[in-house]
Amino acid sequence: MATVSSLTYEELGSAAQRDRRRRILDATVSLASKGGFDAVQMRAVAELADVALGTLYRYFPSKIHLLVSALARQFEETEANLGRRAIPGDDPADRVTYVLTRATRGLQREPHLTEALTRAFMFADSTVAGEIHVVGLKLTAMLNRALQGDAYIEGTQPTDREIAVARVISDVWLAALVSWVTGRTTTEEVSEHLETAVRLILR
Amino acid sequence: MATVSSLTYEELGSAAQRDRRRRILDATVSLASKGGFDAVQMRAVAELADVALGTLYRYFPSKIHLLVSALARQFEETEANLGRRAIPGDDPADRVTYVLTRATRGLQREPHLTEALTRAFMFADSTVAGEIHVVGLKLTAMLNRALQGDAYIEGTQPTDREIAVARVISDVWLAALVSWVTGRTTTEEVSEHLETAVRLILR
DNA sequence: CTGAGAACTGGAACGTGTTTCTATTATGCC
DNA sequence: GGCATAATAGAAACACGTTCCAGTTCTCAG
Repeated sequence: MATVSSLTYEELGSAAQRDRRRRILDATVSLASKGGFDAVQMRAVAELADVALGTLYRYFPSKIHLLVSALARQFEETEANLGRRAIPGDDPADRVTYVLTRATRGLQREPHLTEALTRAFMFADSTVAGEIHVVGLKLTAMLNRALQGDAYIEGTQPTDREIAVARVISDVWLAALVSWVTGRTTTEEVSEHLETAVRLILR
Repeated sequence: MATVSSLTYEELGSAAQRDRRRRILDATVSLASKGGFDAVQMRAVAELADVALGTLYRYFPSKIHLLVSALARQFEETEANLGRRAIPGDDPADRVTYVLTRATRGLQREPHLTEALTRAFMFADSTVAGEIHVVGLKLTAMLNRALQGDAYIEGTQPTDREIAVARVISDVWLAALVSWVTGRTTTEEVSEHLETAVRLILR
């Protein structure tokens, strides 16, 4: 049976295996930060992570799985950082704009890394559904938290409207990211576009 | 000097060349319709179009350029079909929904083709900016026409708000397409999501 | 018609993602 | 400790996008 999903941190038995997984993702992020999508070459990742090519493929069944898994890990870190303090802003629009701006600036600080992760995300096919789903959850969780503001409590069910709003905003955000990553818009245009969209949707 | 953009129909001198270009795009669409992105193999396209591989690369400098150019041609056809009669619907929301639904259904009838074209579009980098721009223009033109309805006259300048609305909607549409193409949502969910988004944005 | 330059053909060759295979090493059970 | 099994290393091989090149055919100015 061909493997179709990446090995997650949790399902790896030994400490040595968890460490291999970590080294692989570290190597991926490191190479991606320097040279973007094209620089993440499977042989290079394997060498930098000090594992054999076959092992790399045992952990991540394709380059796309590898990059999307790296994206998921980055998101976890972002969420952990953002998760501690309250999101500033008096109404949902301000808070959402704040979160988007902050996240976007973070990404723009590492353009090559962002390019690599975004392209992988957009190129992913159905075999990567599991990994993609993880990313989607984190993203909508963040946006819901921004929408609800102080009223937010871990596990609160968002309303249908909030779900829809979060979905539309993340769509716009992704599209903006793609057009930035592919050199079709500048960082300023991305910020403007996001603000405009938020105003349009949240009045 | 390496070629960076596809040869357009207009800049091809002879009838033989225009015919080669047409054959290449026909072959591309034909292969994509059958097997999607992966089935569009450059050697296969060249053979089916009855040109040498080198010639194919003279016309389209990469597989992505080729597929995005095919997308542009498809859009022209759609626009030509849609362009004749008035768009039904009493308010902008209805008209936009109508256009989106119609376009989406068309795409869903050819899932493999749609998958190939969408993935190419999303994977394109800045060297494909020219071809992408063409597609973007057609898309926003269609949406603006839907927004303005009867008031639409060829060449009317849309308001800033209309531009922003068209942009957000096309973002959502693209994201919806991607998630459908990658098997993360069903056709029904795509329609629902689009309708929800339109309602949200156009009140 | 003729010659020069551009376009095209056919095919080899290269790079990188992916697969496969064998030998070696680590792990867990008795 | 000793064995069965799984995991890993190392390396070759394959697939397809892309590049390159030598020879041929087309185009068109003079």
